[in-house]
Amino acid sequence: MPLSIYNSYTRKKETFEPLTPGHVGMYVCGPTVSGESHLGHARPYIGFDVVYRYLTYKKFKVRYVRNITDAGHFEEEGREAEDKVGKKAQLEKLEPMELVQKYTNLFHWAMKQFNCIEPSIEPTATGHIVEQINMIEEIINQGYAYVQNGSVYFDVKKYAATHDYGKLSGRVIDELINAESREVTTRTLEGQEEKRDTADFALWKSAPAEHLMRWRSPWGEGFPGWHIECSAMATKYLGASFDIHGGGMDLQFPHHESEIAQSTICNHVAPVKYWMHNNMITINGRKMGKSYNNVIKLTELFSGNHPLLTQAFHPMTVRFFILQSHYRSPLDFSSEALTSSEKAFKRLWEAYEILKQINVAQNTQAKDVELEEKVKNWLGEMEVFMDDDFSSPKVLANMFEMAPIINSIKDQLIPINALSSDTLLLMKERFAVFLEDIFGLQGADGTDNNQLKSVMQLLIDIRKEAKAKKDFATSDKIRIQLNEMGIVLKDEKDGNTSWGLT
RNA sequence: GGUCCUUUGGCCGAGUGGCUAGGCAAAGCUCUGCAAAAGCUUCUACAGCGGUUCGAAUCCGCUAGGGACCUCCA
Repeated sequence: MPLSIYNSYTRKKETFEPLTPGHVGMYVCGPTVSGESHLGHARPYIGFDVVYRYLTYKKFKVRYVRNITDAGHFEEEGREAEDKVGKKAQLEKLEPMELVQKYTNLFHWAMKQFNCIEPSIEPTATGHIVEQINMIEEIINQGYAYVQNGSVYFDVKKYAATHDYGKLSGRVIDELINAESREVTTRTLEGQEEKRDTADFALWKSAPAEHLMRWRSPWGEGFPGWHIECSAMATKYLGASFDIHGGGMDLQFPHHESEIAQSTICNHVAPVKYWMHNNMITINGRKMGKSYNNVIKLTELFSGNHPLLTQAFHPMTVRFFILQSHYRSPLDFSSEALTSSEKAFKRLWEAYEILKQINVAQNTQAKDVELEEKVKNWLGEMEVFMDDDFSSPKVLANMFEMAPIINSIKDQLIPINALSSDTLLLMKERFAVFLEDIFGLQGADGTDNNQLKSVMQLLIDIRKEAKAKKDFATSDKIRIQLNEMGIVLKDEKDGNTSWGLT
């Protein structure tokens, strides 16, 4: 089955064919480590983690590059026109690199919580100033950039005359060039008068005296523009042309559009074959973002310490929540929706745990041919759905179809020989591969502690003895007190008792 | 002002021409010392209006609501 990917550039689903057979180069825009990551940031990192995992499952050798933006994008046309990292460092009385380190560590911690696989290369912007300067020089040599008061700007008008600037983001170039319509925003933009045209963007920015982060360049001391780092690092590690570039939809313009322009001029070839963009996480229908003042930081999410949260949420709940919707659909956050995901995930994971325990006989035929066919169909569809632009929600839906069957086999409501041994084995294999390897999910509770297991078995045995003697006061005491500690006991049909954390 | 997207049952969320998505919640039943869990069953929606079609949630048009981008943004 071939994999098809929705390409934002062509706005179509396309069959995925890597530039080099068997190998995939993938670049994903990483975090700006000038602050804490929030729930919105989790979506691309989890989403592309699944893409990475799935490509690996499909036997591709993937080089996955995700940058760390630690130089801080200066606010190109912002009111303060100040380096974000430098600015906050002064407020917090920290060295800029100290701040960068702090938030990089925090980001890595969050990724670990989400069980995201580390990228193959995680380059930093500050570590690639030379590459960025070289690239800018090349663009100047090609005649597509100009120097103005120690800053360098990309000449969009000239580029657009022969290239498709605006195609990725659906911009109309005439509206960007000499954009009178911008006056609608009535914003006075600093540095604007330096540019030849409003559509031009900075490749290098001259640093004012108070700017902490600064590097020497052929044009004086300054810092790199917002878009150039991705172009420079992607080119260095993935080549002039690579397969997949991912990021949030909100980066299409101007970031990715400008990346295309820079790289195309420098390398004389379109940089990316498949552009992938994830949709936003919204909160009450509105994009989660700093400017809307509606962010929920990951640390707040995991601790429940936020007015919009009724409880803390496990990272795996969040991961599952994100996987339950398609990456190109907007996903609306609410505490209620997450609680619902938490329960759903728990149920699915418990079914998976049960499935793992089922002993499968050798070479048996299916007694229930109809059920056998249904299950085989659900199992077969899972890869088909993932091949269709990573439709994780549909895969999960199929798994939920099978959860009652697994539970029924355990409770002997469905005899184990209803399904053939081959299908049972396939089911075990598919669940393990999809849940763990591809979706990167893990059990969300801490029950895999051997000492705890032993203690629990002891309590269960004592309770069983009490029940046998109809000493329900004792048996209920054990159950109730454990419940207060967050441990739930479940009496089963066969007289056994299982337990889990609430 | 421009460009584009979106509107699905109590809630979340799949779904681009015909077949039950799924989850959560709710109700009933089964099992059970009780409870929980589990299983079974019920709730069958597609903003409004018009059009195309044998047939539309799905295509087209209009209307209304919501949103994104055009500025840092995942």
